[in-house]
Amino acid sequence: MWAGVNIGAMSSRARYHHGDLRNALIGAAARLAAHGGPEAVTVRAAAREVGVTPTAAYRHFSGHDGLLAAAKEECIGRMSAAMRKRLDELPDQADPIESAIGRLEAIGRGYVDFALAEPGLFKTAFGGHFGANHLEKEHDHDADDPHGMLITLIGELIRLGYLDERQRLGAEISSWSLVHGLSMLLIDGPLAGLAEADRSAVVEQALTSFSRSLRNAGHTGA
Amino acid sequence: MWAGVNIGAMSSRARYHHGDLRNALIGAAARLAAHGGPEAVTVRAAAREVGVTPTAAYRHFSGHDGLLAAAKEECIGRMSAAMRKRLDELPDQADPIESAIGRLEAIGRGYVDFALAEPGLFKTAFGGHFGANHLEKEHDHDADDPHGMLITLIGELIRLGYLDERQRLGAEISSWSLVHGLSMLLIDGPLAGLAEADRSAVVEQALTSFSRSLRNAGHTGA
DNA sequence: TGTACATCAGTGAACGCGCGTTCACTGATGTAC
DNA sequence: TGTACATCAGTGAACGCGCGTTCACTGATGTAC
Repeated sequence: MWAGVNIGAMSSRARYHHGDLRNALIGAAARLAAHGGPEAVTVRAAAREVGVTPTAAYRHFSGHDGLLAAAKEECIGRMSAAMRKRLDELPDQADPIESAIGRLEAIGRGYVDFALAEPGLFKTAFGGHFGANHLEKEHDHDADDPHGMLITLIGELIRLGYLDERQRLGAEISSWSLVHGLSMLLIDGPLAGLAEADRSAVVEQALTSFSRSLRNAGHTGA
Repeated sequence: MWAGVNIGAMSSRARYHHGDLRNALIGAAARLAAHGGPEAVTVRAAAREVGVTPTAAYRHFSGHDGLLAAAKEECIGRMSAAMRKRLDELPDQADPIESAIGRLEAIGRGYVDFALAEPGLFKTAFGGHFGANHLEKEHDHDADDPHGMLITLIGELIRLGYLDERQRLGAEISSWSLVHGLSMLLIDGPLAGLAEADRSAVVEQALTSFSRSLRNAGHTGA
């Protein structure tokens, strides 16, 4: 809803007093989240980072809740971009089913890799409270956030007849549970101390084992 | 290390000024954690709960860190007890491999069920930072905490020749990732709004699908 | 084109809050003789 | 058994901190005539 204000002004900085305070504050909030996670996102710290009075933030956000929500959205956006990049880098695949499974694996890898590369942003995006009940408003998803991508790909596997409609929820939840749990365990769980090489081996093993189980689910059809 | 002080004094309350302040504070911390999660565990709140001055807590804990660590240990203990109860309720099974798989499923169910029943305690136990690198000091585990139980059961499957030694780490991590991710998603994730019945259906589906994948892993032996 | 005015993004000071932690202390408990 | 003393679990007051939020304000920007 603020997009209209910024569209024509992005190039000419120093519009009004600051120019683009809202976005600057969101950027600062993301920087704070990158170190320190969601707890580090405070109105005062973000304002301090930008070089502005805390009060100024209240012109653009309802308060701490509003700022944190915007930061979360920003983090989800960056994560989505990283995952989408993985998808785009994927080589073409003739078989549509193999292609969909490969893409599913790729976003899983992207999910975990982003969590490992940017734990603070990851935890801000998906660490504690996720926000509203996503699965209930399934139709709202245009595949532009991590969960939307997942839903789209699983929907594709159903459309292709590889999975049964009744498997939908189970597949969605198992997939997300695995990559989310894996990320948490690797970030600051019992595996936090693992060496880089071991880490990626573990991720690889978990992901391929998962897509094998998906394959089996597809074939048995249960 | 304080056990010696309390052993003979549990029955006669009001020993010294309070009698059992350390344990009382841990209990209060757990109560605070039950509502509000780990963030709610503060020195002042715990002292307030017990009806004692904040300073008094410093006789028993190094400070906030010490109290939180003790609270976490308490939460892990309660979780372990709940999981162990599940294990004990399991009917006998002739086939040792089926038995081990059944037990693995049972602790998985116990893990998720505890998370759902006591989200605050669960998040305090395993929500953010888990503590030290558990998998590296594997031998320290006597199967008395959730992770130790998992390690023991997977070790048993290896001993029985059902899993290969090289699958150990992968199996441990996949298992824990799944139940941990599932718990998080159900607690305050996108599935938080799910009805009770749907919730347990989802848990059941994810767990049986997982143990099927374990079965397949065992048979292919890769 | 110039001036008067409305708008609104920012300032600066202040509030009350709960937190962790430290200080010198008090007074009950347990112990030595 | 009684008394003097050491121990030590607790008190009460205070500190400095960063937080979210509100207030009356200022001064630059954009607009109407």
